[in-house]
Amino acid sequence: MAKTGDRARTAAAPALSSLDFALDRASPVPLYYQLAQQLEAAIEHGVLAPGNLLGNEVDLSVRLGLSRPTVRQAIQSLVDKGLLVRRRGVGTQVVHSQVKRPLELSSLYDDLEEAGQGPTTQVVRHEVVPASCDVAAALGVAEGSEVTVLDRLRCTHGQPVALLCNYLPASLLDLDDARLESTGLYRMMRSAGITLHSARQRVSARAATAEEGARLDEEEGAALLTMQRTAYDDTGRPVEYGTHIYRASRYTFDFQLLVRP
Amino acid sequence: MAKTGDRARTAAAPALSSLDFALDRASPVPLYYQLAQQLEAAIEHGVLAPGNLLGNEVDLSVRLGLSRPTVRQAIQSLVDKGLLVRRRGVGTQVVHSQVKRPLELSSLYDDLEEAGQGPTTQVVRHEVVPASCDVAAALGVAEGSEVTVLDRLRCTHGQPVALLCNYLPASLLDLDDARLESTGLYRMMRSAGITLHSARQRVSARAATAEEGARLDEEEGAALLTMQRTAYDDTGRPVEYGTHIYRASRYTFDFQLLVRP
DNA sequence: CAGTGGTCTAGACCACTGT
DNA sequence: CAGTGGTCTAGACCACTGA
Repeated sequence: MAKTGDRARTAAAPALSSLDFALDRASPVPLYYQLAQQLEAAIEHGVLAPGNLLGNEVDLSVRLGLSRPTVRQAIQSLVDKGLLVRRRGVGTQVVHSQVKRPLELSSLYDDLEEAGQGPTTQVVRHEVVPASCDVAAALGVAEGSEVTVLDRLRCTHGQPVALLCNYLPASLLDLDDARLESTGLYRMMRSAGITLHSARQRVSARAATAEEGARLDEEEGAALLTMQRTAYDDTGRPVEYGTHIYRASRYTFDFQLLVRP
Repeated sequence: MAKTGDRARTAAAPALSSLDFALDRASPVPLYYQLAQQLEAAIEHGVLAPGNLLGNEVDLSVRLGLSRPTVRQAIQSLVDKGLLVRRRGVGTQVVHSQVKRPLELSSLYDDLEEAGQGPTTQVVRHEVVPASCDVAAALGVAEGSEVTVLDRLRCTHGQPVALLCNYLPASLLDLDDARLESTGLYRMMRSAGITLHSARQRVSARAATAEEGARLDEEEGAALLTMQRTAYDDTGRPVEYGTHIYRASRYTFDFQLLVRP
């Protein structure tokens, strides 16, 4: 096989062979990462056949002048992202369209990464108070110890969308209202050297109280989407606890799940 | 350093040195996986210090008679699960409690893996119909082509919890009501050779209609949690589209997010 | 400075798939 | 059967951390 003009190949595979990857060994960026980025870009731009094979790893490593483990590491990272699928005895394929974009762009992720980014956010309340029982439990601090409480109103297109109430250990961070409104809470934490590791979320729904209705421009009794979240440090220490209330008429959680093999 | 009785070490590290891992080279289970499982078990049972170091990779590989990449692969898989954290120049630590269990046990994951498992599920409707416009779009089939529609009522403790409405390409699968009620949809798909790869979800809320209220034993206008999901094959082909409605008073989505490094 | 994880190499054998 | 990915080895050098 693999004579000059094999039809089954030419239909889908020329993409990869004609692609040239620019690997810079002097760069501090790891080789496997450079390769992964360029493969991802090729997939994103549709240069790489969606659904068809991606040439075997050995050839690829020879062609690129890399070792096979390095190539595998690059491919594996894209498999983990859900962009590629490997089949033993068959090959590596690009996953069919549709499953590409929203992998990292779910609104949940947005909330984590760039809370307060796109839309406007207004700080309604910002003070240090003694921790109530449930807040203390969520943050893993003593009841009555100082915590920062933060109430924010988020709007898009001039319309209220959500009421965000957050608690943080007071010792953790200095918060500046102006930066909070422009930069967002998670960005501020990140630039303060706090690396987020995981978060626990609970999503439910309930009817709006009269006050919530007034603040969110909904009728009393309207359906609201609620979310409670506790976010953890990479040491497992809780760094934030929040209760968010969204107008169901103007907000949905969109996200993508990857099923572990 | 590392003299006989170093205090800083003895406080946390004896766990690992006294652990003996049983690696079976004859087993078809990969060595890295055997090691990962046993490390995970040690963490789960609290044998391994939460928050403290886990000895360096080189020593570990020598002690186990494995190569370092193999040991790294085991450790990496636990890092990906969020159980361990690596710090360059420092070491590998067990993440502090709290962030362990619910990683794979979120109710979202449950829904995916074992829909219809714990609680009882009753098939209310099960027929083949021509695809409506939105269903056809979600499943990537032609409008009017045959799809299986499935309405189920899920209960726990004798109380209704959710109305599940699902659509599948009719050609995909033979569904048996009895097995559906006992085994669950996703298990049936799996045993039919369909390997799930990813799913897209949209969660929101709205007020119950009179009919929904009657079926779910809620008042008309009560807040309901809604979820739409499209699940994809590992080729990216949509294999299921569903609309689920939950009683917010009896159901919440609980899940854990991991922040990619 | 010594110790750690992060990256990389150049091989090897095996298990599985499809023809 | 040939071709693929899956696993594994035994080294190497580097970048970073903390004392």
